[in-house]
Amino acid sequence: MSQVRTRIAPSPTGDPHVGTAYIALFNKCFARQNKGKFILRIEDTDQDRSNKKSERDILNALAWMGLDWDEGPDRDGAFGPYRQSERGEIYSSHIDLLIERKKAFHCFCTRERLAEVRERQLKNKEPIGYDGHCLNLSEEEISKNLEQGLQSVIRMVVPDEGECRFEDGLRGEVRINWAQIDMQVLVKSDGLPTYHFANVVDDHLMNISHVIRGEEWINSTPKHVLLYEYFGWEPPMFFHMPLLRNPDKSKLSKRKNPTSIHYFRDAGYQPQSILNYLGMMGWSMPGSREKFSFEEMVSEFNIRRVSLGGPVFDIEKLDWLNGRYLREDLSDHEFWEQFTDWSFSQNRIEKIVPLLRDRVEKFSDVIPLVGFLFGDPPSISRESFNHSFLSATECLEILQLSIWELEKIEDWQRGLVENSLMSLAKKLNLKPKEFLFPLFVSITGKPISISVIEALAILGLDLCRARIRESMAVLGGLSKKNEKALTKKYRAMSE
RNA sequence: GUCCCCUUCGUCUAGAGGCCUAGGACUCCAGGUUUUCAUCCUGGCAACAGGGGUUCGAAACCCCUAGGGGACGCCA
Repeated sequence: MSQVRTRIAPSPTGDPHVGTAYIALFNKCFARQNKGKFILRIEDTDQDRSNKKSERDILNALAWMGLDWDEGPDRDGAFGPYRQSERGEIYSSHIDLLIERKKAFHCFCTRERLAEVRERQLKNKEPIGYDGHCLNLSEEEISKNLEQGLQSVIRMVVPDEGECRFEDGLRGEVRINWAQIDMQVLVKSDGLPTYHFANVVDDHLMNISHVIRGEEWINSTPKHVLLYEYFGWEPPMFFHMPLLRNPDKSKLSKRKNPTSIHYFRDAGYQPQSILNYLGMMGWSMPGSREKFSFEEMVSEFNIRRVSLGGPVFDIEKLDWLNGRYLREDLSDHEFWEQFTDWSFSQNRIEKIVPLLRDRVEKFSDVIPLVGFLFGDPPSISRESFNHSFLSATECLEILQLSIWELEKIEDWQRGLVENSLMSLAKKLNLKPKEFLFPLFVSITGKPISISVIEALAILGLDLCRARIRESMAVLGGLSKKNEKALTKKYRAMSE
């Protein structure tokens, strides 16, 4: 077999997700095991959502986890560029080829028309998808429309009968009827390719031999297989990994759980233990050994032994594993060194000291005052939220609204945190003192402490969100109905 | 709704037709070590989704049902 090449292809549209690290781990492991290469490609074809900060964060987070790559935007191999936004000419020459071969066509349908079609299909219980309206436009019509500057996209031609069969390396043959497959947009009206198109072109051009990705892609694999066929290319082997799950078994999501790698970093986990833990999701070391390094995983790995039930991401077990790393792998010296790097970095200390100096009379007052910045706050109960007039429900609402508001901050800084919360307080017609009460309890564990705005700024969104969520759970959580009402209220407030 | 995928203790998993009275780990409980706690050690609770086949023999293979998840975007 020619060289094994695998890739991780994150989209820089948000926080670095543990699911990305999970898939990256298996790709890198498989590549290493086969003496191949592991490539990182940035899929930034969504102009609205992609951003440089997210790209930087994802790259840093993967590197922090030990999941560094052989080729990528910052590490050129022979197959660059590794950022899809820099590969425009490649996509346009390839789409021309498909149009020439009549495997792709211009589509001038308006969004309104597409919405109508969808509605009709939904009502008639037909499969949902493009109805082929522009499939047979004449050359003249097309060039006329293009000259007039009508908005258009390019879609792929898909057979309307028969079935697509492809091999999944973990499941065996998968069959999907072509009737289920939509005439996917390949090039958007902004001229950029969609995932389905760019992904196939790039995987081929980058010589990717094995595509190891999440199960969510199974249903669109026929589109990809078809594109390989249209181009006359040999498709790679496909392996669809099970999806990481929330405790309620739904796909792991930040709405319900910490999913950002930043959270785990900020909460003081060891990157090796997270990596080890992810390696236990869907796979197990022969001999049922649970603590193992990446290198050990590489030497024992067998992708055929991946189990397919979606694994629940169980933080309790991660905690146990991480504890073992701390106890077993670090000398006292290393432990202290790493702990202080994590908690007492120069940058952090400079922010903290001014906050506490005026409030202490002796050094022994320091830890009780700001201990919550270095670890979990004192445990809180329902009673912790007793207030002269704010009810538990009101506290819950304030907390939820605060999360939503804080999540909108792109660049986490003190001033922005303050503005966002103070304007929220104003909209709620609450004095800052009242509004901040539940936040004080959630974040610091006490109704009175150093400035909670400062604390939020220092702790970062991920840790704060986790604490606020925990408090909400202590308070019994928002009912579905309340949450819905609150969502509505929030939307109205934001306008 | 349509299609696809999945299904072993609460959770992560072992299991390639007889080694299964189903093993390990987390959690929880009990006991031991320890001045306390934690660690550590010992023990315990706890699962093959259900029903049909195939087979001398099924957790494993096939079918049906149920349950869960995912996809159905000019997001990836």
